[in-house]
Amino acid sequence: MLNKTQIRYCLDTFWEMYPDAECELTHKNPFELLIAVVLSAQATDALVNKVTPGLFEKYKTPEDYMDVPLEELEQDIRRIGLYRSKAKNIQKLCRTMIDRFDGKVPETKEELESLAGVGRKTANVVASVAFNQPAIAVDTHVERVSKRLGLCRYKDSVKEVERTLMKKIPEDEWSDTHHRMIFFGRYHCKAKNPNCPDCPLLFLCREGQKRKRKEEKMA
DNA sequence: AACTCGGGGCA
DNA sequence: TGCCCAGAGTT
Repeated sequence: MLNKTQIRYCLDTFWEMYPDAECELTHKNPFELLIAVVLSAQATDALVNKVTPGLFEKYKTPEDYMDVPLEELEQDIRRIGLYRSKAKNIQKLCRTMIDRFDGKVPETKEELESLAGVGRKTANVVASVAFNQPAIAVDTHVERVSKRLGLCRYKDSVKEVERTLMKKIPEDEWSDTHHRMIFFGRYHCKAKNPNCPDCPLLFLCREGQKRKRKEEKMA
């Protein structure tokens, strides 16, 4: 695994590569953040960002989502993938918020995960960004990049990746790092054809070095 | 661990 | 066209 200096270099490089990394997390209040993150499952930010302004204009509280027929909510988020199950989840989640959490977004990871359509990743993002709780969200990009670079061990489970990153990255950088690693994973360190030749981190990347050696052998 | 859900993006 | 995808829930 990488040492402290190498990790620092990685974080700084992510920053240099993607200074303007922005995503759906620019939503202000916890409720909108929660809905946006739930919608973003298996969908791109761009798509979610197209829908949410109008959505948040119409639906401001959990009660608002409960007051319309399921079909109407489905229509309102129709452009996002999995919209049928997502619409159902949103109404279920609002029901739970009203019944068990006084109509508010719960603040702990455990309570968040108890909501319909909210898994570990969503719970972590909301807890961290909306409520400043110690959490780091590990999605497929973060996991892949972490393993390739050596920010964690290759055989780590998602939970272990999360724990390792929390240990190695300063808490006040969790959120930013998360975003930049996603950009890095999406556009550079791609699952299929990673752009190793143009990668500023190649010299310390375990996976990149391995690929390089393999190529040299072939040549 | 494998499977389902399902529209949009991209080659 | 056909493949992949910032996930969650069920079995």
